[in-house]
Amino acid sequence: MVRRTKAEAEQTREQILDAAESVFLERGVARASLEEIAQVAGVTRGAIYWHFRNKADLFDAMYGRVHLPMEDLFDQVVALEEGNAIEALRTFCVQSLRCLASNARRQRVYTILFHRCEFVDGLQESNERLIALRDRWLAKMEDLLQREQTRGRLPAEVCPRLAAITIHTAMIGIYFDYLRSPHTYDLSAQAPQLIDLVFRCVG
Amino acid sequence: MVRRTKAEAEQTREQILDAAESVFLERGVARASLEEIAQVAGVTRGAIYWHFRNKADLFDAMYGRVHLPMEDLFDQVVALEEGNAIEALRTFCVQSLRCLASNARRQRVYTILFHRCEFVDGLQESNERLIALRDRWLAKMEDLLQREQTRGRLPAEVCPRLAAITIHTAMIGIYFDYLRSPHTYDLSAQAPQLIDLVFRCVG
DNA sequence: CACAATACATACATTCGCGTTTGTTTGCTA
DNA sequence: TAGCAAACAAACGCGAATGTATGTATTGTG
Repeated sequence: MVRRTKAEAEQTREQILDAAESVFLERGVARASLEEIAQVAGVTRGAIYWHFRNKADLFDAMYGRVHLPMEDLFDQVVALEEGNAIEALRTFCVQSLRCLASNARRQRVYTILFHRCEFVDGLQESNERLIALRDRWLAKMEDLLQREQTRGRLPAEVCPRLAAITIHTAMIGIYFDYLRSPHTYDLSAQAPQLIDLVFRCVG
Repeated sequence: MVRRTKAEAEQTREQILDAAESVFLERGVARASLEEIAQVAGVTRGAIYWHFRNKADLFDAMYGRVHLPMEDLFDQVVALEEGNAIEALRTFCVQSLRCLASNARRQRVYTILFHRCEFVDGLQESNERLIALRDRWLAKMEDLLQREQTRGRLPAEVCPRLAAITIHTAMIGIYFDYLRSPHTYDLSAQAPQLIDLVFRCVG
């Protein structure tokens, strides 16, 4: 029985993405076979090759599901004109960590990104997109910090660009370290204090 | 012509490790074939299987070559009784980054660790060793910070454990971010300023 | 100086996974 | 109400990589 309706097709697409998350997490992206992903999704490889070009395309789609909402949120923070933008940024960082701790899908996907994939061969383009993404984030944060510096909310001796790098790498490090052994953290509870310490670099 | 002398055998072992670094870096650990490593090393797979049990064993040996010296150095810093231990720690962090920027082997190996390997399957045990290693580092840093707190060199409101986590994750984040695109950094030059910002969390 | 262990090279069997092609059924559309 | 195309399933062909088994020339040793 094939030739489902359009809504059903979209549903199998989501099932495939769910299965990909699960299998990538367990086996790692490189050792994950499309056959196993298909089995977990309850379809055959034919379905995967219908919806996606190959494993890298599947990987990109999987990341896209969790990434897009977060970037919008960050853009809102940056766009804030009135109020203390640095405080808003701090709140955003705390929220980001809390979301990571509570949202199972984000946790899975970022664990895959940090600890279960090798950015070579087919994933090289994905990696370059991630680097470009990082550069955009950095630029936005630098702008924000520079604006706040003119308003006297960032000490004059602090370089906005280096501060942006510091905050960014600190977040990356927390993500990386937490996802390596989530059971040794209580990230939801510790997030505010961790971010407090990090933000001492700008205050 | 086989059955080399012991010194020659040790040399081929090193050649194999060198080749593994190169191929792991290029292909990623999972997609790196022992055949290619053997070719680069100028031997056959037989030689690899003689010196190492499998790919995971080879991986561990490769990491051991760069790791052991650095842990000794850190232990010396922690063991410092007189003087400002936090300053020594800061110097150690700067040195660590500078070493990363200047030492090609460290750069290759840590790039592999952060961006070219999936800790599943055969590498799961290696991963657990890395986690245990991290816990030891954290404990040592926490001890150091607590000692300095009793001497009034760490603000009373700062939790030593959280500060240790913050410094550790900050270093991880810098490593990770730098190794993802080394050409966008001048890490040797920026290291002192970056570490200065990080260490504002403890001063 | 014999001889067993070393330090590999070579050959083999097997498995696995990918990309593609072909087949089949049914939803849509004119 | 044909008939085309969507949405898969099933089958094919192929290369590549792993572990092991066997061969072989030295080399250190008693």
